[in-house]
Amino acid sequence: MWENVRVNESKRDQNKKANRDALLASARTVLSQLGYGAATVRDIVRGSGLAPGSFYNYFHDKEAVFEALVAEIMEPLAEKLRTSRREATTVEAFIGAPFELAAKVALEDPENALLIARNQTIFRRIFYLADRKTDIQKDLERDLLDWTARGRLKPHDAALMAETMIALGVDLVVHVSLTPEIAEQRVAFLVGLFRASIEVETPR
Amino acid sequence: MWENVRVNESKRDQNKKANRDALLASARTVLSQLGYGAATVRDIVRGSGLAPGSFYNYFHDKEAVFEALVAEIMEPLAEKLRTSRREATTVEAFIGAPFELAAKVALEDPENALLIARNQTIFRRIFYLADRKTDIQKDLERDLLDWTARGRLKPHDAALMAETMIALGVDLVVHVSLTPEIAEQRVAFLVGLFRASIEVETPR
DNA sequence: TGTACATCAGTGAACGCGCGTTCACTGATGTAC
DNA sequence: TGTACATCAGTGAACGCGCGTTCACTGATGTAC
Repeated sequence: MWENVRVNESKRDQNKKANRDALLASARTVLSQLGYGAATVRDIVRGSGLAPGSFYNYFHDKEAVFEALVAEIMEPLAEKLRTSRREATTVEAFIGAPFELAAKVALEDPENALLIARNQTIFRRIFYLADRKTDIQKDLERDLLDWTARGRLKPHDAALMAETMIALGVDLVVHVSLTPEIAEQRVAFLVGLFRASIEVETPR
Repeated sequence: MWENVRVNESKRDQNKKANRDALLASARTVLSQLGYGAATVRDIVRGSGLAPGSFYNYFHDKEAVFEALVAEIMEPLAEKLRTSRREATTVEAFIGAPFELAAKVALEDPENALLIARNQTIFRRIFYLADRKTDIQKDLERDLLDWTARGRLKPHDAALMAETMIALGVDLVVHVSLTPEIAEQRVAFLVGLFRASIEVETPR
C-alpha cells in the first residue's frame, strides 16, 4: 500500500501556495503604503488579483495576514540575530554584528523594511514592548550578561541595554529603508555609542 | 465710535471654544485607542457629543484634528526643551534635563503620552524623521556643537547624536506611558549611556 | 429696558459609497477503475 | 491509457452596515432702535 503516494506537490497545492503568496505580497505592499490601521481586506484582495471570496480560503481576517507577514520576517531574523554574536571575538564585533545584520536586511529586503517603517507602533511592540520578553530580547540580554561575566563588558543593566539596542536597531532599519546610503555611517555611530558605554578598555 | 466693543467673549464664542475642545478631547481619546489609521471621523464625533454635521464647522477632516492635537503637544514641548538645557552647568544636567522633562511630561499628561505611544509611526516622523529638520532637532544639535566647542563634550557627530537622543526620548515617553513607575530608572540609564559617550572627564 | 429682526452655529436625516463577508455556482484537478 | 465521477478551490453577485459629507431647517444669541 501507499505505493502511489504523491511525491511532488499536486497542481492544486501549487496553486494554493501561489495564491497565498499573492495575498501575502499584496498585503506587504498595501500595509507598507497605508499602514495596518487604514488598510482594508479589499485593498489586499485587489492587489492580489484574486476574487474577494478567495481571501477567506487563506486568512481569517486582516490581522491573520499581518501575523503571517510578521512571522516571515521574525523567524529568520531572530535566528540570524541569535547567531550573529556567536563568532564575535572583539567587543566591537559583538556589538556591531547585530546592527550590521539589521542594516543588511533592510538593504536586501526593502519591502519588509518599509513595512516595519510604516508600522512602527506594532513592530516596536513586537520587538521590545511586548508583555513578555521576546526571544530576541532574551538572547541579547543573556549574551550581554555572559560577556560581562567574562570581563569583556563593564557591569550594566542588561535588560535596559538590550532594549535600547533593539530600539535603535529598529530605528536603524527605518532610517535605512528611507535613506539606504547612510547605513554604514549609522552602524558605525551606534557601535561607537555602545562601546563607549560598556567596553572594557584592554591595555595593550 | 467703538464704545460698545465686546470686551469679554460672547456666549457664541464660549460655546465654539467648548465644542472645539470637546472634539479635540474626543479625538485624543479615539486616536489613542484606535490609532490614526483606524480611527474615523464618526468615532471622533460620537465621543464629542455633538451632531455629525458640527464636526465640519471646526475641522476639514481627520488629518486637520490630528494636526491640531500635534500642535497642542509640540509647541509647548519644543519651547520647554529649548530652554531645558539653558540652565545646565554640568554635562549630566545638560544631557539629563531633556530626558527628565520628557518623562515628566509623560507622567503629567498621560493622555498625550498614550497618543504618542499609539501613533509612533507618525510622531517619530514629526520628531526626527521629517524631510526638514525640526526645531527640536536643530536646537539640540546646536547645543551639542556649542558644548563641544567649549570643551565640555568630546567631538562627535552632532546630527546623529541629536537624532539618537530624540529617538530614545520618544521611546522613553512610550515606556513611561505604559509603565509609569520605571521613569526614573530609564532616565538614569539614558543619561549614563550618553555621558559615557561624549562627556569629557574633568580631573578634580 | 424691551421688542423686533438678523445672524449663525448646531442638528440630524439623507445621500452615495466602499467595506467585510457569505454562498450558490463553476470548472479545473484528482481519483477509481 | 481513457473515461466517468468526486472533490474542492476560485468566483463574484449580493447582503447589510457604517462611513464621510451635505444641507435645509431650527433656535439660541447678537444687534438695532
